[in-house]
Amino acid sequence: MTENNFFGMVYEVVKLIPYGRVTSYGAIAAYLGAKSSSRMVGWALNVSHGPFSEIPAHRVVNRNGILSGKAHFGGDRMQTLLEQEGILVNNDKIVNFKEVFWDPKELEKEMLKG
DNA sequence: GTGGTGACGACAC
DNA sequence: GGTGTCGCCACCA
Repeated sequence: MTENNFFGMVYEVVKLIPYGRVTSYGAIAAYLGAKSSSRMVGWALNVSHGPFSEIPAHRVVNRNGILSGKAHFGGDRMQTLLEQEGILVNNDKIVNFKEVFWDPKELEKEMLKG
C-alpha cells in the first residue's frame, strides 16, 4: 500500500475509484505528480491486468472518456462492466463522462472533510 | 548501453 | 473539430 513504486501508486488510486465513477489516465498521473507520464498509468494497468487483479481498470479511460482499453478487456467486457454501474456508454465512449468523472484529488477533499 | 514500445496528453495545422 | 506529431518515462529484447 502506498508503495514507493509508480505502479503501486497507480494501483492504490485505481482501487479507490468509487462505484459508478470513472477517471482518466492523466488525472491519475497528475495525482501522482507525473502528469507528463500519463502513458505510464495505462502501462501500469496493463501489467496489473490479471486474473488476481482487484483493480477496476474498467473505470479508467482516457481524457475523452473513450474506452481506450476496451480492447484489452476483451470484447465489450469493459463497456458491460461500466453499464452495470450505471455509466452510459455509446460508441465506446462514456456519454455522461463529466457526470461520472472522478478525480483522484477528491480523496484529499474527503480527507479534509473527515 | 541502445533502441523500440505503449490501456495518453497537449499542441499545431 | 479531426488528424498528425512530439514528449514523456518505465520496461523488455
